[in-house]
Amino acid sequence: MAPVNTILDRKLVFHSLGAVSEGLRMAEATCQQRGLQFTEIRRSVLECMWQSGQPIGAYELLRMLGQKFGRPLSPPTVYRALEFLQEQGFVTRIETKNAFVPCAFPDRDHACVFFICDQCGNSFEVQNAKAEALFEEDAGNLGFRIDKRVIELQGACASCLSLEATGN
Amino acid sequence: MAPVNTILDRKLVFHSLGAVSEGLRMAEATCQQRGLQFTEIRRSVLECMWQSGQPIGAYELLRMLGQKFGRPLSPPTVYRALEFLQEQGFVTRIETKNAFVPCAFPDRDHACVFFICDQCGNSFEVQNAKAEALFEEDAGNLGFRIDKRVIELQGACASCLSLEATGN
DNA sequence: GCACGAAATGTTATAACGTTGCATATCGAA
DNA sequence: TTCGATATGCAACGTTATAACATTTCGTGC
Repeated sequence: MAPVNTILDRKLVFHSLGAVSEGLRMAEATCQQRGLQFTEIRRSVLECMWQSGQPIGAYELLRMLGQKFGRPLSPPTVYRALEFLQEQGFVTRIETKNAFVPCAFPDRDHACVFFICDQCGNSFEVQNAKAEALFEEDAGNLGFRIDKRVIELQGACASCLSLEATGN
Repeated sequence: MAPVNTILDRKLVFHSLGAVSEGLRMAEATCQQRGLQFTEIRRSVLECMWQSGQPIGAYELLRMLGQKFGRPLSPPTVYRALEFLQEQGFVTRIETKNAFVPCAFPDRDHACVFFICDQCGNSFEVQNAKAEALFEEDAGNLGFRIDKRVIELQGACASCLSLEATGN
């Protein structure tokens, strides 16, 4: 492991199961504060995402919710909930997977870097202020105004690499 | 405009019309060198993409090629050509648009940053070695091996911003 | 409580994007 | 020219996402 100071200016979060209830509480509190409805569907969608621990597709959410509610839901229902959760910063879309993850940094402006393991499917979310600054510099040179950043780095995570090394 | 030295370590390319024939020549030469077939379909797909000047979807390519060939082509035909062109580094997929652009840096390992204007649709491709180094550092700390980078920055380009400023 | 507008959800259909599987044709080298 | 490898044709299907409109629920002022 690298020395601690190299990651001092970054926070790092693994989408672990332990974060489920905390993530939900946070979202609920934020909605209340903003005067928005944290409805059962929205809550359930977010809950499924935290429980999944991996990027999860809209149609898989649809199936899970169908089970949970005991009746079939339709795509617009799920997509509307996802749209709301994204607007509020509770959820981020993983473009390279057509899938969604609960956001570990809802406070910040979604300038996160995602490391996505192609083998196990896990995603790791990192904030990297220096990279943001570099992109802003490029943007300045181009006269470009950045509204949204999508940074997805695909490859193999530490645990999959070590499994590979020990002979699969 | 910012001082030149801030972009010294980067190349910058606008997907301009003038680059069409050069892009095609380069692809053809590279295929010959690699012993690969630069067939009419592959060539036509790449040509459409260079001519478009913007990220272009597979089904729009399909329509354009249908016109050009005077008969309808099927989705697999286009997707197979796109797959080939991506493998050879002539084309990059823009994940946030489900679209494709001809690659301005086919020699490098696709570690490009795309600035994509939401208003006019144009895309700008930039190489930023420093950002790459930062991500590699993060990856090192995570024990992660990066195989593929997707970096797409959405917003408003200089010309659209200036149009906006002068009263739409 | 109730009336009313705003917000959320239900429902149906369809658009947009991408893949599978197998048949046929073309290329390139022995 | 024969044969394997590569490329294309083609039909059907799978997946992801949205449009359009009806209905229900929520929150507020009376």
